[in-house]
Amino acid sequence: MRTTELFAPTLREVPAEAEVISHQLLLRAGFIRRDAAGIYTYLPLAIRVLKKISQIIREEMDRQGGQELLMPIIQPAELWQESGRWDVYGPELFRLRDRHDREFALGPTHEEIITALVRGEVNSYKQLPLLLYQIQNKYRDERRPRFGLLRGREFIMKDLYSFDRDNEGLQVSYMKMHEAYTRVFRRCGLRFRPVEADSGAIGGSDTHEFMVLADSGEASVLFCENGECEYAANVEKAAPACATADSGEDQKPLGEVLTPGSHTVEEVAEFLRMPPHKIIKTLLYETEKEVVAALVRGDRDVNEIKLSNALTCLRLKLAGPDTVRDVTGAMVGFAGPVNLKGVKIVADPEVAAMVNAVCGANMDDTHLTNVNPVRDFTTDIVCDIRMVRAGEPCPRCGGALLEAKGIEVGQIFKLGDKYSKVLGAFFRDESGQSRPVIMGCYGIGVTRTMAAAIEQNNDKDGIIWPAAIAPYHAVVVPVSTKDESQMAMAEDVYGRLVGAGIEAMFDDRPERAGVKFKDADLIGYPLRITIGTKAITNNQVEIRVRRTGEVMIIPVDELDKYVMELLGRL
RNA sequence: CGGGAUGUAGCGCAGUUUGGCUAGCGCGCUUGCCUUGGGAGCAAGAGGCCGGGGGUUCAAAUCCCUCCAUCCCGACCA
Repeated sequence: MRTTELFAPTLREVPAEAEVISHQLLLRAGFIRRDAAGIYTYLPLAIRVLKKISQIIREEMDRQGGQELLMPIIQPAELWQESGRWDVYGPELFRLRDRHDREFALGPTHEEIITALVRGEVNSYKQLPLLLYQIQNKYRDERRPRFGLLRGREFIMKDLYSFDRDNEGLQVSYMKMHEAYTRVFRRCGLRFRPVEADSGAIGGSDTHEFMVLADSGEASVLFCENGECEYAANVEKAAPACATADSGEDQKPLGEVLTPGSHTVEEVAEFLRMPPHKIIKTLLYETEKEVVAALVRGDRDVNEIKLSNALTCLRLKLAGPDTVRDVTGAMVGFAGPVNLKGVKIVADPEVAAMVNAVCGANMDDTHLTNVNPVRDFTTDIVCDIRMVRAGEPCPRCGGALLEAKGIEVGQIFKLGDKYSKVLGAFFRDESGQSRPVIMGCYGIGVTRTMAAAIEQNNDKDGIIWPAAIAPYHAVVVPVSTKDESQMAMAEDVYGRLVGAGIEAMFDDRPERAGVKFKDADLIGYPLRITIGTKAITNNQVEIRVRRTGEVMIIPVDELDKYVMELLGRL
């Protein structure tokens, strides 16, 4: 391909709309253009990258026995009504009507369609297991599309659905996908981590997210410092190491103390000259069903996802001052579990283990001292409801946990019989009994992966593509287009590369060298082959590695060998 | 969905407070000369329904009303 023919309009300045680096560089380097909020046109360079990512995904899905198919974007409302998600999905579902006023949705995901397909075609255990996947546009009417391709309303996603006879089969499929995902992201040249994640209200099954590590990531992950130990989890899911040991302290008699104006744990700790971990933090939450009190140690934060799982509630929000006053009789900052009536009390195990603690007295400007669980108050639920932080011990091996930011590029999820039951996908087992198909779903955001790769691989000059997903492997740059011998040699070099199966771009524009160098860096070709005066006199060309800036002078005859070798390491 | 901001040439912006515009600037674009190892220089050009609609006024990019779009913060996120 020649640059004079390439449709890749590059920009010198950063469009004002772009906040994150991947969005800025995709626009500046001529990969994408915006059509509406969260909706983009992919220009030729982007398509090449997306095809490469997709191809890697295909190969790895196929390796595990996956079969590709293609399902519609436009899906009938009836299926969504059957599964119940027509209502549950809410405004995030793009909806439309045809000329006969029949309702449809633009698919945000394809569980309904694939399950409907399978229920019609799969009747026997002999037809299982099945791994079916597609790479398709998906639609989610995000409340706030942002960050360019990282959170769009239209995006490309690979989704695979597994169908098994039972949970053992599902576990096999799940592990196949775990393996496939690891291979996909490794082949894409990305630094990533599979992490344990929260499965939400869907059911207590396993789920892992695949995170590309990048400081700009929206999600926080914790992982063990110990390289041998593979523990890694989303902060929402991360489990604490086993509860703290008994301090051996003797229980002292309950006391009451005035703490005027001390609303926060820090204020109380300072006022009473006590460490925050001796204080019980009592937070009142409202769910759709009730008001609950969540107890954690003063130096901890409540993990609302764990709390809502413990309560099996749909909505959870911190109670306002009026509710707090109604329930405790005191203003915010003085709530405590002792003599707290009419609310469910959920305590973290650390709280249950506290001795002679301090907590609010449910009276303005008053706290209780030497509070002891069981003796002084009862709890309805004791379970892990706190955030785990970096520096705490790993729950598996005791090593310290480290924190990193990540971009979720893939998720694997055990669905079980959730969709097969409601949509009626049953099969007959050996004994002739009818059983629901056991499903799993496994997604990879293809467009998001492209953006995440840039978030992780860039510098002040532009993108640095890993070779496996670069739009082209190398760009050939003659320094002076007017110099006929340089141009002739550049043509020759370009021809050799293409002949050797290397994807090369020939920058044949009559621009000054600086302009071509800048564009080469911006677009992020892994290798740049420069043809200058030295090339003519010595029959040597220069290879520059985009990532390191390393420059090599190579005899023309050995060029393709060197390029192949370099690409193998990039 | 709450809060905030912004819409002026392909991109980045000034002009709006205090109405007087025949709407500017930089980059990019076109043509010519010149230049060619990190976004050169000179010269001449092209390019605008100042987001849309409605009003006030002798006069509106500028004031008022109203839509729309985009971005940021928050909430939300199979």
